[in-house]
Amino acid sequence: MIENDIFKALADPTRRTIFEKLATGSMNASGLRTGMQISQPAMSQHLSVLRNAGLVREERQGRFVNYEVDPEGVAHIARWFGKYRAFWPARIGDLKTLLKDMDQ
Amino acid sequence: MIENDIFKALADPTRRTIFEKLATGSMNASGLRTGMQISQPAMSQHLSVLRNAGLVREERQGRFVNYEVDPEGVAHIARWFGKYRAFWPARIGDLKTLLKDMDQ
DNA sequence: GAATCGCATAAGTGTGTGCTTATGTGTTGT
DNA sequence: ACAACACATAAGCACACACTTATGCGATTC
Repeated sequence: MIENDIFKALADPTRRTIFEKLATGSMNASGLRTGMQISQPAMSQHLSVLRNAGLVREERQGRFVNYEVDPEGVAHIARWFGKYRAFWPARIGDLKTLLKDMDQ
Repeated sequence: MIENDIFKALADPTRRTIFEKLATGSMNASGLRTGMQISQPAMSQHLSVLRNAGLVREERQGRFVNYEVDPEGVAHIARWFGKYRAFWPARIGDLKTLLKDMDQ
């Protein structure tokens, strides 16, 4: 079940940080490591988990591997999250306020 | 960090099932167990995790404890998820299509 | 007030997870 | 061709996690 993979992937704070970094722009594995105090194998393993969950996708470029957020995974979360629309704060009535609320 | 508690709580499929059940209406712990093949202590422990994550809240009623989805936790997910708005599928442009897409 | 009920907590156990070190694989540069 | 590089994979280990059985605790029932 891919939904399970997604939530298990996001359950780790390091992986959420990686995902957040990729949300600001695509990067290769070394680029992701800078400023993160994480070993190369650990990063590789985390990226593997995120990739299998469909949250991230790769693109080989020579000896580099460029990673970016996979909108497919994001869409999957959106679908799951939509099931609980009934419990969204009442003031979230239209997209503008929804987005503003999500921003902060 | 409450965000970590939320994702760790949702990483377990049994807890997601419980959360989903509560989304259809508040219930006590015994009611949640029906049709789920889970021991009473296990259910109690899962509810404890969901409660600490802010996804669920309880309300004592005599010797029963009624559980319901906590909109606070749902709002928290909405805020996190909003950070990745840039990667939502392009066709999701307004609330109507967003909600329709989330529905299925 | 004693038994029962609904639920929580304690303690123990097997399994999963995230890290480490070591090594493999494919690519680039000289 | 050989070295250096970017990354993946393997194996081992410490710890977290979800379950079990046993017990505790407060509220109801008789």
